[in-house]
Amino acid sequence: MVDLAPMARSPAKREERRQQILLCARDAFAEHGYQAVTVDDVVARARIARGTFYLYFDDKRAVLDALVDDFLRRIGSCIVGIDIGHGRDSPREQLRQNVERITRMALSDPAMVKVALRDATGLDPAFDAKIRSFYEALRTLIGESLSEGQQNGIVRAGDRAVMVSIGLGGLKELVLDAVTGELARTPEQLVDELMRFLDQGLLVAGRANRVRSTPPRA
Amino acid sequence: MVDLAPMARSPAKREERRQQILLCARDAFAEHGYQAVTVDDVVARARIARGTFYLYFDDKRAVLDALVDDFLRRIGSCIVGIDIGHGRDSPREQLRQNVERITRMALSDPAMVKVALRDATGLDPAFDAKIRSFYEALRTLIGESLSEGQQNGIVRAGDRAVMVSIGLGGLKELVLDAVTGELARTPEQLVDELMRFLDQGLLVAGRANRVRSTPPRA
Amino acid sequence: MVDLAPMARSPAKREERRQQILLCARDAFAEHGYQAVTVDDVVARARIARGTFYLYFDDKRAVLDALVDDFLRRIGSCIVGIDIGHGRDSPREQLRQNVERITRMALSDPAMVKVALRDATGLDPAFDAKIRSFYEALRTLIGESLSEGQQNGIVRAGDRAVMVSIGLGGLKELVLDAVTGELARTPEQLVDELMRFLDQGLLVAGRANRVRSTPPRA
Amino acid sequence: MVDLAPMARSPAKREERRQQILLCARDAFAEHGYQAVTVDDVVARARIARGTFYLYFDDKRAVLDALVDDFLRRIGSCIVGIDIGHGRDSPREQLRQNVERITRMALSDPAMVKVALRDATGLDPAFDAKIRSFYEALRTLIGESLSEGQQNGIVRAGDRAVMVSIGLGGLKELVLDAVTGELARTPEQLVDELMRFLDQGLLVAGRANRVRSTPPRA
DNA sequence: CATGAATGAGTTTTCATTCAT
DNA sequence: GATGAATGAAAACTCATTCAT
Repeated sequence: MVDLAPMARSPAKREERRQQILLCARDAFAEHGYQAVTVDDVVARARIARGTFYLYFDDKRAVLDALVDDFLRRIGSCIVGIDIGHGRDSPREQLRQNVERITRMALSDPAMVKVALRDATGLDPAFDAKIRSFYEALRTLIGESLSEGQQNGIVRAGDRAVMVSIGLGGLKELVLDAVTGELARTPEQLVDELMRFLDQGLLVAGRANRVRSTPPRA
Repeated sequence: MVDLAPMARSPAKREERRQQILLCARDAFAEHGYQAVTVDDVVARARIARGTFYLYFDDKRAVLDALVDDFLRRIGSCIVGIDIGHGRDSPREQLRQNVERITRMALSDPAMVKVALRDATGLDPAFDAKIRSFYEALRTLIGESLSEGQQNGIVRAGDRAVMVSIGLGGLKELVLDAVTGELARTPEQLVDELMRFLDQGLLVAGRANRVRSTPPRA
Repeated sequence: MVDLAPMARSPAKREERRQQILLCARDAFAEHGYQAVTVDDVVARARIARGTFYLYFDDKRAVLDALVDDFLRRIGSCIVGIDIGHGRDSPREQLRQNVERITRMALSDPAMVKVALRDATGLDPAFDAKIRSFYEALRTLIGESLSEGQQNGIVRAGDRAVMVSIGLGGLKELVLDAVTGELARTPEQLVDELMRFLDQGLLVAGRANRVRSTPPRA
Repeated sequence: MVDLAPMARSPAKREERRQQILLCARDAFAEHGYQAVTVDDVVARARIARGTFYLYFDDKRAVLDALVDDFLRRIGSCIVGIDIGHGRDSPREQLRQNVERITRMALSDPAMVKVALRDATGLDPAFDAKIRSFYEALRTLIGESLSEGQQNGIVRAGDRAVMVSIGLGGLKELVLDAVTGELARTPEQLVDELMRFLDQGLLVAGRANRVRSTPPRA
């Protein structure tokens, strides 16, 4: 088993080292915030020399870039467009599965959730644009799903953009709180409660609370 | 090129200048983010000398402190505990009014919303603790209201802490999106939609959404 | 005599400080070479803080820029176009005066000569371009003078561009050697010898040495 | 992407690789200047690994050392002491041949001329000393030749050290200009013009130009 | 021998904060 | 009080050099 490849001391060793740096940086960012973390902090955690860091990343920002890019990609891969062909799960069930995948993924990487939801903003215009563009795409996707859902009578009438903001904000806060330890719950519990929110809201539809912003069907 | 800033000789003048600095800092923070803004940026906006800044604030952080403290106080003053004595508005209406006051206040100071919701985190432990403590108090207050509401049958059963996270996150995102221009709506529209969310959730409670795999169309 | 100017703590103090830094930098450059000198070296010489340096110059290069710009300007101001109107000194005398002015100026600032002739090259394309452009202008000016001189029978026939190179190189080396102490001479001596070179070359026009690379006039 | 550089197993191979590095370094230095060139640049050009470089040279400076040493040796070997035995070419012709050999050699290696005349100065005291010592030896040699020439009536009277500076400077500039493309001439042209300069200077010995800076002997 | 990943000393540069005027 | 020049600690980043494979 002679390795005949003339170069590349170790083809995967490099990727391993890169991951090591990424994880150390992620943890440092999660703990102290991106801005407060110096390259020195990262290399100290990774037990490498300062120069080594720059062999793998152009600068501190590049690490955050890589971390966030990867996280957004993972989030994106949790999202599956809702398909109403027959033989499929119900749209609500498909929605629940999306929420569950996202929640499980997020809770499986708490540090990264902190970094992505707390630090990845206000750093510089280019970076902000990336995040913003991800959210824009996400909002559009959800908005379209809501639109379809409204046509199919699955989603109630209402201002879709606002619905998206509330739903997205609710999910983000839920996940962030779960991750920062302020809300110790299993993914199932979080998802169930969120679905209940989507199903029923918070308030009981008693006479005292009822509001008729949309006229009754019949 | 002559500095037009008036001398501050009287107590009132002093307060006036302090406000001038606060507003300039707030706008700079909102525009570029706290970290990216230098004291130079602030004093340039305020048309004062660098040293003058330190006559009014201990350091750069103190400005953010003052801004956020004031903002949290204003938010706090929007929140009125729900009172179920008879002759009062319904609990739901009192809740709606709370939400409306917060929303109006927030939209009346968009720059500060950006600062408070984007920048005021991950700066340093002390500051984070302040924010965290505010949220904690808020969560407790809301949680107690929910508890009472549940006892009175006004709020549906459910995991209150999770409800708080979702509701708070939804409101925060809603306000932030409104303020960043991604969601151009009047306060009324925002509040109405949010209340609808609380009333009904998002999904229609029809047979089609029920957790049953493939429901027949007709 | 009240100073009513509202700002500018001291209008000329700043320029004084700037000069202080320039001179210290010049001496450091002359002594160790531009590349070997760090900003720290300069501020140590100038007895100022590191940050102060950057209040006056964008970076190390800007100091060299300023030094060389000034030097080239001073050199340029030594050069007066040769005027053959009657009542004027002879062209040769005017040439001699040019050479003398340049030589005196150069010897009056030995450190700067070293910097300009040794260090101000190979630093970066932009800087090189500046130097090159100065020389180009100088070469053109001298070339035109030679052309005119040839037409007037004051300058012998020959390849003017080559003449310029030799003359310029000779003067540069002469001045540099004088300044580095390898050639302790008064300006008068240097100028006289240079003029003799221009008048007669180096070799004695004996039969043994004569060469007829260009056929005799008649 | 496969490294094509051949293994160096024999003494001859080793020397070959050494030369390869030297030439690549020379070209890099000529193009960007010694200081601006990194060891990386050199090894990239030479298609070798970073470590390999240090198998052939102690450090970056050693490469420049070797290049300059070789160049100075080659220059030195162009210079043949002037011999006035009869049956030999005239001293002037011998001088011309010296100049021609130097010029041809220089033009045959333009990159090295740039390196030697632009970069090999101001690097560090030790290196400067080497260059200085070469020039010193050269100046002494030429000075002695001039002295002899003056005794033999071949060289005009004058301050020999100054003559050397001017002559050397003229030749250096001439060659450098030729090599940087600012003076596209054949070696013959350059040599002829330089000899004319030595023969006659620049100025025509007419009444209009004559100057009596030193009173006639008698 | 050859390799190239790793090292860390050395520089540049920024910017919050101080203080003499 | 107001000013803005001066400060220097703190970071980012480079690159010549080493060394395990």
